[in-house]
Amino acid sequence: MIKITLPDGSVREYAEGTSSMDIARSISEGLARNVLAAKVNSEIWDASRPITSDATLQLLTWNDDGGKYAFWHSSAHLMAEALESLYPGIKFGIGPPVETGFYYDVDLADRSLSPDELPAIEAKMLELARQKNDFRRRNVSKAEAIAFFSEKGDEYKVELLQDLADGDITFYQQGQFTDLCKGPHIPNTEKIKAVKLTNIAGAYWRGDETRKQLTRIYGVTFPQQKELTEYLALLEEARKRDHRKIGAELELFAFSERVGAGLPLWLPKGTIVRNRLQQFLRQEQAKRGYQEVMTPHIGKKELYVTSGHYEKYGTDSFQPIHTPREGEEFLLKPMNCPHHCEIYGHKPHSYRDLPLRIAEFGTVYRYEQSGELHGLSRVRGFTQDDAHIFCTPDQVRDEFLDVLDLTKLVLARVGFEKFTAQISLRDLSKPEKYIGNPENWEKAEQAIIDAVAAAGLEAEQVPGEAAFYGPKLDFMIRDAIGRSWQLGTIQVDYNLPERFQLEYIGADNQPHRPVMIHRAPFGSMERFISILIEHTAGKLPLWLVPEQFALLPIGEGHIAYCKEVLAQLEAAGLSGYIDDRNETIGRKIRDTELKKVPFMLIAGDKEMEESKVAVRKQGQGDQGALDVAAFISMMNAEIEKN
RNA sequence: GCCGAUGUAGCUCAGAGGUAGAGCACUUCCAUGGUAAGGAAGGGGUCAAGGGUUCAAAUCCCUUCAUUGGCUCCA
Repeated sequence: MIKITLPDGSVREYAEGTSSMDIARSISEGLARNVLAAKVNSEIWDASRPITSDATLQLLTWNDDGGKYAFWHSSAHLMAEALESLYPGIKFGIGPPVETGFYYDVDLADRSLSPDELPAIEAKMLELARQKNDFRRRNVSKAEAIAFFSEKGDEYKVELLQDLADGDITFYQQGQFTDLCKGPHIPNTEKIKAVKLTNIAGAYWRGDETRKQLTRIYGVTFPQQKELTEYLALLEEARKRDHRKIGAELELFAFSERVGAGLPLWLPKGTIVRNRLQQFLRQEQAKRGYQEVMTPHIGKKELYVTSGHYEKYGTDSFQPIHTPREGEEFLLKPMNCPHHCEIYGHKPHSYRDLPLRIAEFGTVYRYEQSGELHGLSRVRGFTQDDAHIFCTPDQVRDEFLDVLDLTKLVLARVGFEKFTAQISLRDLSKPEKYIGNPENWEKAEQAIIDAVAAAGLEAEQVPGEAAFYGPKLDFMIRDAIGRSWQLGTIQVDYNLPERFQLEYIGADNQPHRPVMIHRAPFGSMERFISILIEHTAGKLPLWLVPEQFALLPIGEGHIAYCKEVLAQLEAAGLSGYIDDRNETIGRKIRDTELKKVPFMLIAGDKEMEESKVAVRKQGQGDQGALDVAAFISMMNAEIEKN
């Protein structure tokens, strides 16, 4: 007998070789029906795999990530089976689950796959799923595995096998399809009830662009049709919220082929939004002792050689600007830090000057690869809400905590209540990716970890995500439809102060090296606004929206009255406009609704006589008449509430 | 940068070798209106750019640019 410890702490005894599925069945049939996989001790196993010694057991269903992964991983195999049946001779790369769904990389030889063919593959998958085939695991020797795939002609699998140790190799088979796979898988194909193949893309074999490009087919599956329907509705909602579409409709920003790819043009309304965000942050920074500076958009090449950026990015970025003077070269600034280091260095500093907090809405230019550009979220010219704090090693913790506090305030103010943090550390196996000495890295990483702990913030540590000059704390926000985005960042840097030989004179009258904290709560104005648009579906918070109200005169005779009201509202600091077009009131309302202007103020004879406006709220209809002063205080209260 | 797709009026799109179309938007006129589209007339296009094939190219071919789904990348 073996002892199985369940998540509630209870211990049950079962015969040796009992499977998780058997255990589930002993608890209830309903549970057994929902079990997709099981966490045995700390590993995720097939639910059908026999357990041979005492273990802790957690049964995994669709509601567990591990359950979903097994489900999607199995779906990848099911898709492979369908592909093999429809396109005999096709070769397989890898087919893992991903965050939402799965993919399989396949080599179709000479043929190409068009999106029109996906429905036939989906249908085949469902047909195969209904055969109710078990996923069967078996151990094979390396020689046997290589022989199997050599004979089949799957050279990619053979290549994968070269790197695997004999004894660790398992095959999974369902129906007619056998794959090299360590699992785990769901018990049977019948659980897969709804299938959608979402996308076809190219992907290099093993992510290496010198290797052959395979066709990657993405899909997602569900245990119930209803869940697929909901998923498709979510995709549709995301499409409707696309900031590229809303940004054009609301006339916030535009692009021009002639100006160049990835170089956004901020239109008047977008500029208002951006300026309001900046004004808000400026005020908060002023309260916290930041000093604003301005630096040029270019700098001599040597500046970036000193900082290390030239060596790291020089050839892949905008190339140097030449001048009439022989040998003189300038670079568009890809970041503000080197300029700020020079500001620090322009005069000697005492420890009494520190911390020195230098802030700039600094526009930078980076030659992002053409395939990377995306609306406002990935561009080649953008403005960071950048600041650099130069401080003594003793001050790092308090400064870091203050920045954390500021970041939380900023996120809350614009309505991002849900966020998580990620501590981005270096990849110890790839030291060539980073500059600076290991002791400084150790100090910087520890400083972040300590400050995060002191703030009581939960943060996941992710190796390999650090910047080349230092570790980061990155903020990830969750938007209104559940998507995650990386926003602001805080970095502790011991390296640039060294490269720029920055110093301060300590209380001991000796020179010391300051520590530099880089931070940007918004990240970049462009990316931040793109996320804000998608989060709010274009209905920006009242304090940010460029047009807070529209005055809609019913007839020509009411325009003069509207002008009086407009003057009063503008005097009260509100912004809006009069729709004096020669149109019916119904038409004006419709157009204003579509422009997502939060308040419509309708004025006709009745309102004019009573010195009122009829208030209509976007999306919510008629709110009744108010006099102008009452409307102003209501608006101020709404703005204040935020 | 790589693989695939796309580019026709301000917007959404039709047209697939024989000289450019619709709806909305815009302009003008009529209608002076009460909570999501009043009516009529009109203007608007080197069919992304360049080259080629052809008697003839928006349409077929090539190159470039841009957009886009992925991959890789993100100081």
